[in-house]
Amino acid sequence: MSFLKDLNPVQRSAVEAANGPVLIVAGAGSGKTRVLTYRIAHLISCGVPTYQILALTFTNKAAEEMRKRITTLVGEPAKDIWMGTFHSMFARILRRECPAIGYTPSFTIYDTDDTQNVIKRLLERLNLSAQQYNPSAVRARISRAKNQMLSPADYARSVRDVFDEKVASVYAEYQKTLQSSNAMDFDDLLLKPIELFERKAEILSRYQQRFRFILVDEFQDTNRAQYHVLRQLSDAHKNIAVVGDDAQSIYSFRGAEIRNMLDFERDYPKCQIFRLEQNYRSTKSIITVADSLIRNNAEQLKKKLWTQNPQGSPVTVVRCADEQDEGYQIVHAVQDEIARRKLDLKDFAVLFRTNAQSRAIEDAFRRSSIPYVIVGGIRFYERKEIKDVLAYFRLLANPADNESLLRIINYPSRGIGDTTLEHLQRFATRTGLPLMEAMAKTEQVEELTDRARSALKQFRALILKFRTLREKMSLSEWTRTLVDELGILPGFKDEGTMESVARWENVQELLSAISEFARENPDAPLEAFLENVALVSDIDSWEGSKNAVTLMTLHASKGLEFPVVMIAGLEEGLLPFYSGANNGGDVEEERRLLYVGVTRAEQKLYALHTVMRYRFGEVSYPTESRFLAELGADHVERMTSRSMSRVNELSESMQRARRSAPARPAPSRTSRSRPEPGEFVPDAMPDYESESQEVPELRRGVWVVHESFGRGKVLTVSGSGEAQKATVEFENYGVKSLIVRFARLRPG
DNA sequence: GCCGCTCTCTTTTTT
DNA sequence: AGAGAGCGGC
Repeated sequence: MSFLKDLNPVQRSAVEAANGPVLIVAGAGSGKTRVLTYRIAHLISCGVPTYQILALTFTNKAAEEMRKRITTLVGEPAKDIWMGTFHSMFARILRRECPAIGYTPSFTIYDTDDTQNVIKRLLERLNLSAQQYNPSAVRARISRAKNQMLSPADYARSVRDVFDEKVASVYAEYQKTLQSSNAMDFDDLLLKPIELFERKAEILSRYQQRFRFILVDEFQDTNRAQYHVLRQLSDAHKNIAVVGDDAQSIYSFRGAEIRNMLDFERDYPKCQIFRLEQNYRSTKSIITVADSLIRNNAEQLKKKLWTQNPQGSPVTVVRCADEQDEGYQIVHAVQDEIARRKLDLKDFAVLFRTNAQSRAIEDAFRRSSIPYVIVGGIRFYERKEIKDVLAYFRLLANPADNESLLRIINYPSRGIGDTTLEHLQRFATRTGLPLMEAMAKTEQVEELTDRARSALKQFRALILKFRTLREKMSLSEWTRTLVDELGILPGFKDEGTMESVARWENVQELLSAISEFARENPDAPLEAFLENVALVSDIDSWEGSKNAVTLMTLHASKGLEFPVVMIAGLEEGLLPFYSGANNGGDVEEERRLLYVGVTRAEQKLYALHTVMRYRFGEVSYPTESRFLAELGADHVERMTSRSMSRVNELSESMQRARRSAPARPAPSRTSRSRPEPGEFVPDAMPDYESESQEVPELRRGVWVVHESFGRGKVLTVSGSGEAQKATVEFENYGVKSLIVRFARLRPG
């Protein structure tokens, strides 16, 4: 076991404590993954058969990564370890065991979108208006209840208001709908195993015997259901090792409970605790700043991160004019760092709070011809055209899947409209048949017209035909034939718009993905492909090796590291995030989120914020994030984008807009080692003296001059002050609608 | 049953 | 600002 010498003393003890419960409190960059992989390797070299090990990670990618590393330590056997996300591992168990709880192994996994459609339909059926009972809010409630292991009955008992009451009734119906559709949502993939193990002691005991050693990564982000099922599985041997960092818990919106880390000590009184506090990843500056930030959280486990790494350069905070400028400053900083150090594009990550922020940043990279990859956004398998095609496969795999059926019964158009469907659904509900079966008995549905009957019959015939064909063709041949028969592809091509061409390409890509899957897994059934599709995450398909800057959300960055990290949008309202309706969000969690981002950086960290940003289609003047001050001053240098001078011209109206907001904080002057030729200028006193533009009095008929559009005549003026808009007919550019404040019109 | 229009409402973050 | 849903007209 020579490999143990790669570890520091604490890491080594954590690896060697093979038996009994173990809690590893692992600070950011402290070698957590290393401990996990070495622990598994150690178990194997002690003679533990690989099939007795279950390792649960947060993403499939993390699992792959670990498997690779274990392979280099102990070789081939690493292949057989059950290692993956909670969701994929328990889906695997459920495929085998679900008949015991009334499912068939071809059950469908519903994603958030499917789930929401089901709820929307139920709301309609229960005569609840979609405005009052927002489907996504109802879905969130139900999901939260499930994460907390509340059954529909439990939930009904706990209702506090009318809304809850209605949600309770939807929840009950929702579970029935899923069950009868032979479908499970993401939450069920955790709850159904619990139910299974509770109801079938012999099955539980089989899995307890099998998984004698359980390891859990990112334990701080497990929810109650996950913890519960872990307890069930580890109950016989209590060989369970969990690794986590309470300071990096960022998924409470998904039901994660930091409390699990505290409860672990209580539930496993004899557990050994190890604290990994030495950081191997980041410079002293970054660690200091991170610590200074996270200290502002009241709730946290005791631990102190330290490092022997060099001091490194200070964290750079950049004030930008607006989001375009922010993108530009990021690009500039990338170029600057590359010129200064030996770095590739793949060494850079740009992180942000919301996916919507990526747009302006992408624009900047595109304009500068710097390759970038973006993780997240709309997942490939969530695109409409992909979901449409997949729905056929899903229905073919699971004939009870009403959700998929409803999605495609009139796609492509077959003349089966709402009225027809309503009749059919009513009949199906009355008789308790899946829609697929109900369609075989259309003659019993009197309300249907002959035309509707025959359309339904044809649809059913199509599905039955392909079910038969499945045995005669390879998976890839079969899927291609089906897509051809649907005849949707020529339509995409003919339309000729950019979007439709993209759709065409996406469907082709789906077919290729299926072919590739079939090649790699020759005997795998269609269901296996569909399960993959449902459970892959964005980060899973990210290849860090590509030479490009990586753009992603702070959430997606968990567990990764980059030499240079840039975090955009450090503004009140964005980070910490809060929206009008739902303010007073959890600031501590937002702080942890930033902490995660900060601790991704190895050598250099940038934090950017703007003084003007479009949000919800409206101009806003955010104040800088409170977190910036919390980084402390000792390892922070402040910069201001040169474009800010442009903004200063607007200072008058800005001051008005921000009259309730505090004045800009005093900039700390920090000079750099060498003067920057580029866009960064040390923060100077803002140029308040510069006279504001001479603003012409605007009214209909007045002639004005615009910087780029030239001379024009005012047609209309609406609003006043901040929001004043004008339409102007320019001599050479036609009619334009302008926001007066930005248009900088001069009298003409 | 289908098409195109206007209005609304959005958005955190994800398995 | 932009997408999606709901609504009215054909």
